[in-house]
Parts: sequence; C-alpha cells; structure tokens
Amino acid sequence: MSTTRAHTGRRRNEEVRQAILTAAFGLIAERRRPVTIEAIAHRAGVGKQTIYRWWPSKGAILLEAMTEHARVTVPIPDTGTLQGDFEEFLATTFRRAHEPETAAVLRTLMSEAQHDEQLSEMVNEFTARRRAELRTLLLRGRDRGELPADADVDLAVELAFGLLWYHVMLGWEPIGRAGAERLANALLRAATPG
Amino acid sequence: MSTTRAHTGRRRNEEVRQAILTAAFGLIAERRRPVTIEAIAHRAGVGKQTIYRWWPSKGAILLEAMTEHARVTVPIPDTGTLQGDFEEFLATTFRRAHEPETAAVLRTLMSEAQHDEQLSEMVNEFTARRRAELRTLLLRGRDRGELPADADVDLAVELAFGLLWYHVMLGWEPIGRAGAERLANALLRAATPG
Amino acid sequence: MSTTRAHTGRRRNEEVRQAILTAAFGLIAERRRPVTIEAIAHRAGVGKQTIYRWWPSKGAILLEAMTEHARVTVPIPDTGTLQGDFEEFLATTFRRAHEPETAAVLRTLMSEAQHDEQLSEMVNEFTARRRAELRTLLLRGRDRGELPADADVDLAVELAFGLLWYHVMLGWEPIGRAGAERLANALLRAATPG
Amino acid sequence: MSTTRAHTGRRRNEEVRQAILTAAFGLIAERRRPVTIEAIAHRAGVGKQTIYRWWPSKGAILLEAMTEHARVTVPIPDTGTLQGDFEEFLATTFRRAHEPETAAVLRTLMSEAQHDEQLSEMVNEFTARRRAELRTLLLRGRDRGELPADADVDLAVELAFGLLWYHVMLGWEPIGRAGAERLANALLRAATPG
DNA sequence: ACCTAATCGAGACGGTACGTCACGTCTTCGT
DNA sequence: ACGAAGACGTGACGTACCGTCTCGATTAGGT
Repeated sequence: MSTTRAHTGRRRNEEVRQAILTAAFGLIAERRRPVTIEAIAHRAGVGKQTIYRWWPSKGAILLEAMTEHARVTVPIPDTGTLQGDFEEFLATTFRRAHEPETAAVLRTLMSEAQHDEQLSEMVNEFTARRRAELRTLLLRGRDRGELPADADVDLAVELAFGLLWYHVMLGWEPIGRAGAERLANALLRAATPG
Repeated sequence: MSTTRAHTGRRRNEEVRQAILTAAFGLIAERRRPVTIEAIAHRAGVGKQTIYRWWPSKGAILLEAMTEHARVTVPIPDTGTLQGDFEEFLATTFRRAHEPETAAVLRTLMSEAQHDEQLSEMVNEFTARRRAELRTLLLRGRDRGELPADADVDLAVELAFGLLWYHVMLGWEPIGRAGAERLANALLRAATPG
Repeated sequence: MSTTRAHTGRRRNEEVRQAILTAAFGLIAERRRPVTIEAIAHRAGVGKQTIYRWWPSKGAILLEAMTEHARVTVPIPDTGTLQGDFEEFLATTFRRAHEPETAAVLRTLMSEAQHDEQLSEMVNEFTARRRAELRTLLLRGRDRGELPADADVDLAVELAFGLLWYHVMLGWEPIGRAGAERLANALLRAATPG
Repeated sequence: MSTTRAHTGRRRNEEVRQAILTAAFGLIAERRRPVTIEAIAHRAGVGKQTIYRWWPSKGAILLEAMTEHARVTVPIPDTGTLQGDFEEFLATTFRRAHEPETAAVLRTLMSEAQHDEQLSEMVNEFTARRRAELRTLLLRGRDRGELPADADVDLAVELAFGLLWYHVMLGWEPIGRAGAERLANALLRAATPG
C-alpha cells in the first residue's frame, strides 16, 4: 500500500482510524477468502500494532464501522400513520441490510460474535439499539391509539428483526416494498391480542 | 487416545463415523476455546485424514451430526387443533434448540456457513427441511378450516424460525411454554389476512 | 492401474515381484518428486501390503533391483594384461554406473541407507561384493607378476570405488575411455610402493 | 521450550539463527529417528515459520552449519615439504570428517542433496571449495618442484575426497595417522605420470 | 474333487511431518 | 511519541505417506 499520510505525533490519528474502518468494510464486502487483520492493516496502509492498539478484535472493528454506518443512515420515518411508518421502517431497514456490503458485514459480525464473548455482548447492545428504534416507533403509534393498550409491541419487534437476520444470514433476497407492506400488516395483527 | 477399535478393511467404518460426530458435538458443547479439526480428531481417537476423507469441513461434520440429532427428536405433534399442534411444535422446537449443546452447535453451524459457500447451501437445505415440517403442520390446519384459504402460511413459518434463530444467535433464554402459546397465537393472527 | 495378472494361489507370484522391481526402478529413473511406496504399488498395479510382505523398506527393493541389474551386466574382463583388464573394468563400471537410471538408483540407495541401519548393512555388503570383483582382478595381475608382491591392492580398490561414488553422488559426467585409461595407470602407480 | 530471548524488531535475529544451526547440528549428531524441521524448531525454541523464512530446506540449514564449521577448523598446513603438508592435510581432514557429529551431518547433507536440485548445487559448491584447498596445497608443492610439471593434481584431489566420502557414507572408521601417510604417498605417486 | 490356506488388489485407518497461514506480541527505525 | 514495517513464538490448517489392518477374490496343493 505505502499510503502517504502525515503522522500526527502522539495524538490518535483520526484519518488512520477511518482508513482502518474503511479497509475492513471494503475487504469484507469483496467476499474473497476470509478477511484477516493483516489484510486490513495492509489495505489501510497501517502497521498491525496500530490496529491492536485501538481494537481488541476484528469484530470490534466491524462493529464500530457498522455503528457509524447505522448512525448515518436510519432515520425514523414519520408518515402520519403507524402502518405507514412501520412499513417505511421495514422497507428501509430490509433494503439497507441487504445491500451486499452491509449484509456481508452483518453476517461476519454475528459469526465472529459466536466465539468471542466480549464481542457477543457488544452485538447484543447493537441489536438492542435497533430494536429500541422500532419499539419507539410502535409505541408512538400505540399512544396515538393505533394499537390497543395491551398490544405486544416487543414481540412484533423481535419478530421483525428475527426475520431480518434470518434472511440476511441465509443470504436471501430482500423482500421489497410489497413484502414490507405485507410484513407490517402481519406484525400489527400479531401484536394485537385476539 | 490410542482407541482400540476394529478396522473394517476397505469399507467405511461406521463406528469411526459415529465417534467423530460425537466428538465434534461434545467439543462444541463444552464451549472452551474454538473447536479445531485436530481437537475433534484427537477426541475421537482418529487421524485427521479420516475426517478429511469423508467431510469437506468442520461445518459439514456438525451439519451431519445436527441432522441425525434432528431426525431422532422432532415428532410432528397431533393434538387435534391447529392452535394446540402449533403451540406444541413451537414449545418443543424452542426447548430443543436452546439445549446448551444444540444451541452451541447451531450457532457454530450458522457461523461457519458465513465463510463457506458449500456449507451455506447445505445449511439452507437444513433450514428448508425444518420449515417444511412446520409448513405441513399449518397446511393441515388450513385444510381443516382452522385458517382461511388465503392465509399466509409461509410468512408465519419464516417469522417463527426467524425468531428462533435470532434468540439462539444472541444467546437468549428459551421462551417457555407460556411464550410458545403467546407466539402461536400471534403467528396465527399474523397469517390471517385482515 | 487395474493390471490384469493371473493369481498364483498360495505361492509367491514372480510376475508381481518383477513388476514391483521394475516400477521402483522406473519411478526413480524418472526423477520426479520423491518416490513413495504408494507410487511404486500403484505403478506396479499392486496393493501396498504385497510390497510390505516381501520387503522391509523402499531401499531393500532398490537394492534387490540393483543386485539383479549388476548380476546381469558386469563381466570380469580378460584382455591378457593387468593394465588392459583394469582399464576395461573401470571403463565399463563407470559407464554403467553413470547411466541415468542406474545413477539415480545408486544415489537413492546410498541416500536411504543413511537413515536405515539395516539397509546400511546391506549396502555395505553390496559394495563389498563390487570391491571383491576388482580385488580379484588385481590379485590375478599381481600373481602374474604385473604388480609387486607388496602392492597395496585394497587401497587401489577403495580409491577406484571412492572416485566412482563421488562422481555419482555429485552428479558428474562419466569419465570416458580416456579417463579410464588415465585412472587405471594412476591407480596402479598408487598401489605400487615407492 | 519457551526460550526467553529478546526480539530484534524488524531485523533478523542473529541469536535465533545460531540457535537453529546448533539445534540442527545437535539433533543430527544424536542420530535418533530422522531429524524433522519440527524437531529442530522445538529444540531451538523457535517457530517453524522462522526457519522457513530463512532457509528453503533442512539441507540448507545443515550446509550453512557445515560451512561455518569448516571455516573455523581447516587450516592449510605448512610443514615445509609437500609430503608433510599433504599427509597433515589428509590426517586432519579425515579425522575431522569422522568426528561422529560431523560425519552424521555430512551423510545427511549428501543424502538430502539427492532429492533436492537446489541443495545439490550448493553441495557441489561446498565440495568444490574443499577440493580447491587441497589443490592449492598440491600446486604449491608442484611449484616448488616436488611434483613434475605435468603431474595430474586434479586426479589426486578427486581420489582423496572420493575416498573420504566413500568412507564417511559407508560409516567406516577413520584411517588414522599411518593411513594418512600411506595415502599421501600413494596419491603423490598416482599424480606423477609414469 | 473338495477344502483350506496363502497371495493378491484395494483401500480405510491411526499416525507423523510437511509447508503455509494468521494470530497477537515485540523491537527497530523513520518522521 | 507515533506509526510502518516486519521478525518472532504459537498453533491450526489441509496434504502426503507411512506401516498396519481388514476385506473379498482367486488359486494351488494337501486330503
């Protein structure tokens, strides 16, 4: 690589951090043979030590990259109706999660978490934040009376993300707008006690 | 190890096959540091080559073990009502999948599949068989008129297994009998078009 | 391979023995990657066990092949004069030992003997027989008075075979007729005390 | 092993190099079951990769060890007479080559060279250097008139080393001082045209 | 004329070593 | 002081052969 990038002396170099996140993301996305720390370091034009100084594991890098990625890109919709918001949320979320790069990173992340206690916990938190977003959306609807007071919001949330991850892990195609509509309907019914 | 076990000449030795499956299952369940092929071979009292002769990868061993495991243990219930059968199926399936050994194997299997094209396909088939079982159960109920003719059976199936895997991958606790009842109800509602 | 060759019931099958010796010789001569027992067995269209039943090691096969080879091909010359006989012997011996196949086998034989006590002894006997042949030739000349009674025949013999093996092991070119003449002269002088 | 030895960062670690050469030499000398790279690495307290980083093969290690060994230990004698120098050279050379460790290494070296083209060439160079030393000694004598101008110095040199290797490869006993004297005499006669 | 016993081709098996890859730690040296 | 470069000890990878074994077929020779 031999990237030429100014050293910054004794402060952490933000450019370097970005370079590493980008390299990791990029390598995963390319989906060639398993991504190694050495490959990331090389691609980022960085010494291995620089990586180990700031992250405990490969998964931690990915999680950080993923978190930044998510922050930028998931707005909570506001269409006026719960059905509309839900549908919009699902459509957006499924679409984004199935982008090839993102899907690859999510898969790797979950995969790494299976033999890394620490990472596992971090992934749990990551998914909890995603669930919280959807939960907020649904609670807002319930407060507006679009769902009964005893609706099982948490179950709907878990079913939604369960399906999402199931599809991602198995490498299925995205569900599309029509699918999102169908899914939103179904989950609202599921949440509504008989 | 120096296991004493009779050779079978030029035929495949079934005892050896069993020893390997058992060893693999056992090591995964113990959940110490990552399970290696060498550890499996050692535990089974077997040469590595014997493993590579019959399985292309660690995941393939686990899948075979899992498949045998599943064959023995998942009866399709028949309680007389769809709600009862569904609930029973979910309770059993969730309980079994959350047994520590099984959960560990499932996690590893899915994890390995993420960087192994071939295994990925085999896991897809494995999950398809599981879905087919539940699908049969639901279709039987629909044929008996317990679900409308236009019910979205496939969606319910995917939601069920999505939730199952989500829980397993994130290391959550099993849902219990009450949870199964709640889930069966919710999914039947989800499947029934508004 | 699937060689079709008649069984001989409970007697050793001579054809099989020949096939193995030939295969071993041939494979060595081809000078591709290291000759293995399995390769010999395959080439000879034979099971490994058949080889292990009759020979203790790869080297033993080669030695047997070499011994048969030598029996057929080294006549002791009789030209009438010691100088002539010696020269003839050297010319023939060097020429034969440098034939590519033979040289390869000799090299392998000596090489294998370095980590095989048993073979080492057998190679020692093999070389002793070769030395004895030359010794006989020289003693005959000494008895005819062509060498003084106190001539050091054994030294000449050892120098001759030392040179031969040195050339073979280092992969040098054969010495040719002129070289043989020069060598015979030199060794007769060497053997004759000052 | 868990040898504690300081790393040297991105420069080659000379201590490690020495440890490997010593370990290899030592293991060969012990003459137990065939010396493996893994055994050398273990004995030297070194990772296999460190060996493969610097040497292409086991033989290459031995050759390097042998070369260093030779540099230290073969002085060219100067007794005043050719006969004396030659005798001294032979006595020293045979004695040293028959030291158990050295003999074992030489045997292994020659043995390895038989299935390793690259090593074969390096061994050829090694032996050429040894011959050159003796050649220098004899030429000095010839220049002083102790040998005729048409003496066949090269033949004497080859006969000497041929005998040496023959003895070493066959595992014979060293020739001793008396043998060296006899040999020197014989070879000087051999070199002197009739 | 059978029956027994050894040979043979085949190849699965428990092993050992191979040479490679990536890991995470360490040192050096340039900026 | 930071950061690239990369040597180092470690350990698993998947492969190649080893020498032993069991199988099923084939056939010679003793009864």
